[in-house]
Amino acid sequence: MTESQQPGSDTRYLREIISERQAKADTLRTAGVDPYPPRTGRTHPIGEALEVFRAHEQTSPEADGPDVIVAGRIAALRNMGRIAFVDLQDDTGQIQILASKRALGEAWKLLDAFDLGDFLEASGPLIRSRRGEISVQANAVAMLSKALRPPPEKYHGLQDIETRYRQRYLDLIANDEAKELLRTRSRIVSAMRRFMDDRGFLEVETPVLQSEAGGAAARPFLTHLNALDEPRQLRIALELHLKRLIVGGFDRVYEIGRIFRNEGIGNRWNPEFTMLESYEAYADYHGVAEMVEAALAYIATEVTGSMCVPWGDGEIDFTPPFARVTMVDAVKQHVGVDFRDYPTIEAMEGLLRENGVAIPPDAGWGKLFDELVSERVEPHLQQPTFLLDYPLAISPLAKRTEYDETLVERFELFVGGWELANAYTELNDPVDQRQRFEEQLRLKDAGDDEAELLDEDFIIALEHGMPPTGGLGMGMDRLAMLMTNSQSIRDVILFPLMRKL
RNA sequence: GGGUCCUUAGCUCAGUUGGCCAGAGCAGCGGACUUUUAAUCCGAAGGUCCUGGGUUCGAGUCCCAGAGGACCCA
Repeated sequence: MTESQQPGSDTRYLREIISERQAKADTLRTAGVDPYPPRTGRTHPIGEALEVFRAHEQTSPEADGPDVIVAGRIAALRNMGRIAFVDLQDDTGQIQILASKRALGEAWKLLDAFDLGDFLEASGPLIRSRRGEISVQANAVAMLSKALRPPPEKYHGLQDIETRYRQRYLDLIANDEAKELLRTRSRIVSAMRRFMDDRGFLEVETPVLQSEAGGAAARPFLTHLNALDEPRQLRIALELHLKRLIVGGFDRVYEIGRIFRNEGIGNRWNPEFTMLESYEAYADYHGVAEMVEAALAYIATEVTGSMCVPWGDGEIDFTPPFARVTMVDAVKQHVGVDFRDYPTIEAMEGLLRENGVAIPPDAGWGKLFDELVSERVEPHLQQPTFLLDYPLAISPLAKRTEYDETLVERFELFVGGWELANAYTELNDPVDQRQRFEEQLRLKDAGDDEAELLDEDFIIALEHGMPPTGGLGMGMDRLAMLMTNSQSIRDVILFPLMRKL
């Protein structure tokens, strides 16, 4: 890491650079110019100005283009003594400013106060320079905002990975690819929202601060509510509140929200991440699977122009329908046994040992099974695959299958070997749900700190009646990784969690 | 939790088996230049070699500990 990342630890040389820039701001002030004026007279975003000139060239190629006022950050500055070229950037593009001593007169001197990274406004006609670059032939320039610190080097961009994450604004200034990637992430979330809206789903917001975070197997972050002097937890899932809304009669709801899990940090794990959950009354998990296929095909097409997106050395094909395989068959295929023949902790431990899978300490049957599937099944699921019908033991919120009471109507969608989505035919029998929670409490007492807590109000809601419902959860960060061929979740999160300096 | 690798100027990077005063490009500073676009040319600067110990006549380089980061494994 570098000194500049530690606030207040600038080296002497960097402080010199900063004071030189401050001196330039003072020079402007002395000349009666505010280096931080409140507004600009901009007439066109840069991209629009470029279009305006191209259109103008079609009709009257010989004449100068119309006058414009453009504004942006100085990306490059080439001063030739009596003429200078300034590259200005905004979010829509880059344009060259042609500033000459003759045209600017007295104002030419002000150019000395401009540095790379400053925001500048220029007004004048659009022209093509002798070398063919569309330019604004400035008859006036103005400072819009003086930058006191130098930008990263222009040619190589900002390479230091740590600085790119910690000071993302520098990454965005210096690296077009990073900006494009994070823009794409936004387009993915936006496409997902559009997809859900178009299907008649109502977007809602549910509480982040909860008495007891439920709806998933994860450790929560703990906080304190001063006003009531009560403990609170940050949500680990959206599930239980969205189902209350199904009880309330909103038949199609979804939420795209941040959830928090006080667990590992890694290439695919950030402690706070963005989850989509949706619930649809009168649907089951098969209907949800079809919706997921349609959503991913839509998003891939919207974002990349194709249902086949590059992934590593190959590609992922999101063309529906995706492969479907039951958990029973998948385990048979990759482990060679029917896992239902291993119903006890001891038997499952033996199966893990036989397959060379390390046995986690204090694990119940569910955790052992989960470990086996993570190690021996999931990595095989590279192309989009629905893994169907999970053991009831690891699915306390899902409805039992009609053909086997130890299994539930649940799928997880695997892509690239990772879990991307999780869905159930939701358990709507309040008595069964209470028993499932009670079983979770027994696991908790036995030492499983990820077991669910009994949410009494949620049970009461179910007792008021919930229609048959299909529910879905999907990790938006992982989706963004898959759609942008990113190897690290940090690349698709603007401000990933980093250790405190 | 374990292992491997990385950290040198504002930025991007060199730095030999341990050996003179730690280098370059960009940016910045002074100067030249009226069509450049990684502008060019001349000049002068700019360093807590991540931090702290140790070995040594001598450490950016070797050893130990720590910080931050990357990757792999559990």
